[in-house]
Amino acid sequence: MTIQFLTSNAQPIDPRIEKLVNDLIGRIAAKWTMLILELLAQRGEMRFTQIGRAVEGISQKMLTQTLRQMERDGLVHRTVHPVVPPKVEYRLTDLGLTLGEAFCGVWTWAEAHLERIEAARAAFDARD
Amino acid sequence: MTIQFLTSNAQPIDPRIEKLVNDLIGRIAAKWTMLILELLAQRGEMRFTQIGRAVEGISQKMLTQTLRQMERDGLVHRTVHPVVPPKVEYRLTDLGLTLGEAFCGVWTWAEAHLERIEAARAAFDARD
DNA sequence: ATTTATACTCACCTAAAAGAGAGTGTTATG
DNA sequence: CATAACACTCTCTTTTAGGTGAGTATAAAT
Repeated sequence: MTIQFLTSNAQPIDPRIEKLVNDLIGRIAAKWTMLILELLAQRGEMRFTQIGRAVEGISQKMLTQTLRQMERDGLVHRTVHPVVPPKVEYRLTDLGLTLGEAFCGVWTWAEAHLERIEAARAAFDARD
Repeated sequence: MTIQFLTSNAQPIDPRIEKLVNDLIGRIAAKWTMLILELLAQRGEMRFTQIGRAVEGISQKMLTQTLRQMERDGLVHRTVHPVVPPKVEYRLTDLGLTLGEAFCGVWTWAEAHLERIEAARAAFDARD
């Protein structure tokens, strides 16, 4: 998912910035990223399989993929303990934590307005 | 995009609520929804083609689809003026406005942390 | 000797999302 | 008479996301 930034007002925006905002927003808005962010914000440091069990329905592939992207973006920190069987721990970086906080508003909004939305939908579907 | 809510703690959640939160978060986190929300929050009432021009890269199909979903969820209000050529105006409802505000935190975060992320990526890609 | 656990990767496949492009009805305008 | 504007809809094709199931290395436990 890539987001195209709006060039609403005539001022040209640095296309580098534009591109970064686009795919950044796309990334954080992604399904699994949000859930993992939430989870790590609540629980602190966790291991790979632990996260996999907590985020219901995620496949190993998506878990790895999402964690890698988050690591690359500096949202999570990955610690590998060179033991056998392997032990890898993930935790949010400062950056990740602040993003979690920013997103918190959206989650709260969603929870708070569930009923109004349900009502709006029912009303909409009942029209005609 | 559908979101699977985490049933992390053992307490069973009403599956109705669960489902609604899931697809609600999925919906609002969606690419075009966020962009249109932003746009209407800034500019107020706008016509179909105006929005289409402002949200660069959106297809007519996606524009219609996204606006319809937002209307159904009670986020935007749609006013049809029965004239020819047709005139349809869209504006955020109160609900839409509050969501815009909640999302504002995320946009602000993205803008504020662009550089750190760019740096994190560069560092990550340079490893090995 | 076999199984188990961990944290993955890889190749293949399907389903869903999104894009492209044409078509529609009506009126004003050149 | 042809074209343009508006707000769409419809169909077709491409792209992307994501699922599935297998495989890997190593050591400890059974």
